[in-house]
Amino acid sequence: MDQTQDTDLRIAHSPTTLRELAVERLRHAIITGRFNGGDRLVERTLCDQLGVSRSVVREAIRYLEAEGLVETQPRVGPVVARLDWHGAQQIYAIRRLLEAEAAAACARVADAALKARLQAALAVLEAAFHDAAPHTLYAATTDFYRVIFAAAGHDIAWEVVQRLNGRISRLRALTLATTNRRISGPAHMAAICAAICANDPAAAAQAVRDHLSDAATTAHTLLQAAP
Amino acid sequence: MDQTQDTDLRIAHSPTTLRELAVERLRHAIITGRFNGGDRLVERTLCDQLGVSRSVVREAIRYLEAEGLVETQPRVGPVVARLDWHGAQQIYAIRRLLEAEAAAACARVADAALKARLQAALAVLEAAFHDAAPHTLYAATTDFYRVIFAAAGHDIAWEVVQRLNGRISRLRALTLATTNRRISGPAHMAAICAAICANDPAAAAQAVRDHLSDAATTAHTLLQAAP
DNA sequence: TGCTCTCTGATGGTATGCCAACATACCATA
DNA sequence: TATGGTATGTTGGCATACCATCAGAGAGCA
Repeated sequence: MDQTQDTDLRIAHSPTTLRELAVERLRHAIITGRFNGGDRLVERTLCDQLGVSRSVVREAIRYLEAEGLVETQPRVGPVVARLDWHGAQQIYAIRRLLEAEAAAACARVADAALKARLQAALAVLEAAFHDAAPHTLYAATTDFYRVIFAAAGHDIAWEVVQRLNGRISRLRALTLATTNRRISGPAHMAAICAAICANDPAAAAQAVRDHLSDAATTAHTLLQAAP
Repeated sequence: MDQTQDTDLRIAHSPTTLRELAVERLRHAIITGRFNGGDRLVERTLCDQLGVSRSVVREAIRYLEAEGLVETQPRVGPVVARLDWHGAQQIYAIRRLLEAEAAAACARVADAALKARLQAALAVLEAAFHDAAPHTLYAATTDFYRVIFAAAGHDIAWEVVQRLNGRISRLRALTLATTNRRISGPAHMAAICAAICANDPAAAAQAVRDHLSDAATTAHTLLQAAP
């Protein structure tokens, strides 16, 4: 075979399997609210929608099931997991613990380079707060925290938080869109950033706790309004 | 229709699927160390060993993959995840946070019935400490904490802790077997129980932190000795 | 002898087929 | 008309078939 005809010498191997793509798509569809809690995930329908076979769909569903995004009910099949306030509250509490700890650890080790990255992330975040697209804000918030967790070296905690966030994604989208969150949100983030840049672990942890308490409160009111 | 009869008449279906059984078996095999970190999980071999088809095995592997017990390497296939000290340390840190919080919450709400259950669990635990079988001790420790998390209403945190415990299961088995842990372990547990029974959240949280710091230290020395 | 090339077995990825359980609609009969 | 039986469709659980890829063995040649 003459490889020189290729666009590049590098073999365009895409080691991404259909399964991984299916997991991504389904997860995205769930956390963006395209599927609602309680919706059945009929395998053959998903096969048509995704254009893959049932094996792929089923394995993807197993993965999401272990992630907590999907529940498989006996004799019914896979269903999008629904979240009540009790669960959401717990998730906010866990995030409070993990994110406060990460912020504190980050503040302890923050050097100039990290502070620059954090401030850059904050700038993106503040721009996103003024932007209208909710998805941008969501991504920017995630990126901001990603920097913090990465700097703290808490990758497993980040993994846990990410997974939990998937479960309350709709709530997050709602809270991020709320007006007073759009006002207090940047202030909280700036406080977190400032505390880390001042290498003040206690203040950083407290700022994170404030942020999440606020988010949880907003989520609660929203969930009460529209269960 | 007479609804009052429903609970009695309802047929107790046990819709245990082969997949669930396979997940159980594989998880057990991994956390008990029958498969070691880095071992390949050849699908067809597992089919023979479990007596099921590849569909079942693969879906079970997907589930365990999302749990973090198995990693799928490109062009290699599923491999038992291995854990380094960095990861183990993080897991102990997360457990410290979540378990301390749960113990504190438990201490806040503990009533007589709960205290009785907790003391019963502690008694089993202390018996297990003198017993030789490591598996008994493992289960008793789990049960003790289960009571705490259940009482605190932290079921999602429990889920997180359980999952993380799966990853460090071999370490846990090692630490539980260590001599000085067999001595200090019951003392820690008794302290936790006492603090909860005294409805002293701060003391309960501190006792848990002591317990886990001790466990982490033991794990560290063991991991250094035999990586 | 050593190197390269090819072939083949092993193995994961994907698709498809079969079956049982359940729900629904339709029909027959008292 | 009400009721019970039956046919049919839907759907998930499970098994199997096929294919691409990769590693290693073995043949052939310098």
